[in-house]
Amino acid sequence: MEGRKDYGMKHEHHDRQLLDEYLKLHGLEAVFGKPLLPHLTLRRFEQGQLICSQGDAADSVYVLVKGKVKIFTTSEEGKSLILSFKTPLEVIGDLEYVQKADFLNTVEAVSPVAMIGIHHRWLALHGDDHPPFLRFLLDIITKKFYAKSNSLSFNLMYPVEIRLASYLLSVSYDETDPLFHGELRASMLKDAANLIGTSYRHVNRVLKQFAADGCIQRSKGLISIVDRGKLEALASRNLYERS
Amino acid sequence: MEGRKDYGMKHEHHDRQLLDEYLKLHGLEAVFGKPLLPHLTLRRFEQGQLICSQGDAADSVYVLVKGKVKIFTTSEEGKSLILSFKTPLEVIGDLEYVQKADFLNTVEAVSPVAMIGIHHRWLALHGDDHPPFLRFLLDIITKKFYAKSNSLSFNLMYPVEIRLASYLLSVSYDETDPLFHGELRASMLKDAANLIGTSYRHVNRVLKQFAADGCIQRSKGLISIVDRGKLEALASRNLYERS
DNA sequence: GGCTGAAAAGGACATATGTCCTTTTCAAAT
DNA sequence: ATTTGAAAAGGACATATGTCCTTTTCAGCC
Repeated sequence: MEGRKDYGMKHEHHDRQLLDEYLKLHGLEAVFGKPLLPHLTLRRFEQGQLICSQGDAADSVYVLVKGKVKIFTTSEEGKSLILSFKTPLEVIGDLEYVQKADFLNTVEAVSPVAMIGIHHRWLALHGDDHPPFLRFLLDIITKKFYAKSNSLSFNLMYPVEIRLASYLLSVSYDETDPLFHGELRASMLKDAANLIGTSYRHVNRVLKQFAADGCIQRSKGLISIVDRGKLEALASRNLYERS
Repeated sequence: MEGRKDYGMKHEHHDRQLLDEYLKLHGLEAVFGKPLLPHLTLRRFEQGQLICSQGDAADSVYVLVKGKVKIFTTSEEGKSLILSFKTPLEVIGDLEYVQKADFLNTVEAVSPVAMIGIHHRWLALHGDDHPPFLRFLLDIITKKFYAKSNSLSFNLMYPVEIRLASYLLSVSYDETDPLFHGELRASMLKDAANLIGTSYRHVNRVLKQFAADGCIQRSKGLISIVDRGKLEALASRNLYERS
């Protein structure tokens, strides 16, 4: 995997300690089981680094334990579509492990990120007959499926206006995002457009309408929600919540 | 579960035999394991019957072993969206079992259908610690996820014209469909529209254009593909294949 | 053959969205 | 304060798609 930072010897001990803390924090020791624990490694990524790229051969499963990542796919024509943002606890490369397939999507760190990596080799040896690990995967993957299923239906059945309203509501509640404090930076609008599968131009158009309706207010590249109720009336279902 | 047919005693023996045949055919004995086998039941549904309905409490997992089912979802406003057609081997209610959740979608038999049903009670008792069963679920669910993921990206990134071309190609190869012989009955166009998430009107519009381009030909309510190559050029990726 | 009701196809118009390009804003440098 | 380049917003137009309603087709019946 490109982009892995090469820490010196003196850091390895510290990383091992940190890793153990993350394991404890998320109750993962039982999930992996004794035989797997020695094969877990802590990996860090800086903002902007790629954790994996669409089409790459997958050889490890990653558990996101700190930070925030963006998952997106790129079509053959080069159009990219953001599928979701993820925060701990989340797993990357789980589907690819089960299916022995290349990475389906690209994952990029949008903040400093820490992940626990486990090589397929060890999972096959000590995980495939360890029900807690299998159940963990099942739980994670079914949740992903639900999110994707919602996303599909929602995107296919509702116009951009409603999807954008839903997006604004979700993101305005996202306390985990250090970049955000009740307002949305306009620089994120391109991501928003990609996330709901439309053009930046159209997002702007709809936002202008929201502003005219008194739902939001724009100034100095910031978007603040003025009338939450009106937005909620539009987006009765809140899709992007933790998807 | 509504719609289950009440077979008399004399049928039960025959059903048990059939069930065993299906198990063998799909190599499912090892998946379920000895303790589960006595709790499997064979259920049949006639064309048009519902196997389960969106929002119903799920108490069983079903394995589709014969026939074809249609999976769709209905929005609060009553708009319905077909998610996929499934043929054996497929599992219904797997996600719901893992998450202990109500049925997410409605499943309807579109041909005479046979399914193996297992009550959650027995799965929890004899399946959750049985790695072959867990791995079976993982395999099925990850495949579903891939299909849905493709579907989402495809629908969000491409216009109806391309999706419809892709659909026509898929369905014209579907040998398992007894209703189909190289031509598409127009009565299925409404389903097609729902499947690709657009209106019947628009499907007609695009089909007319396909006909003008010489890709297809329409007569007496039948659609036949004239120039497969042209359609394939449109739909470089064939989405609906076995999704 | 002509009638008739339901299914299928199409017309007309409105809305949603994409693309391309221009104008505006804004922060940083001068 | 002025300049300036990049980011943000908006204008204009074309295309995609939805909705509603009308026309056409067709199988079954008289």
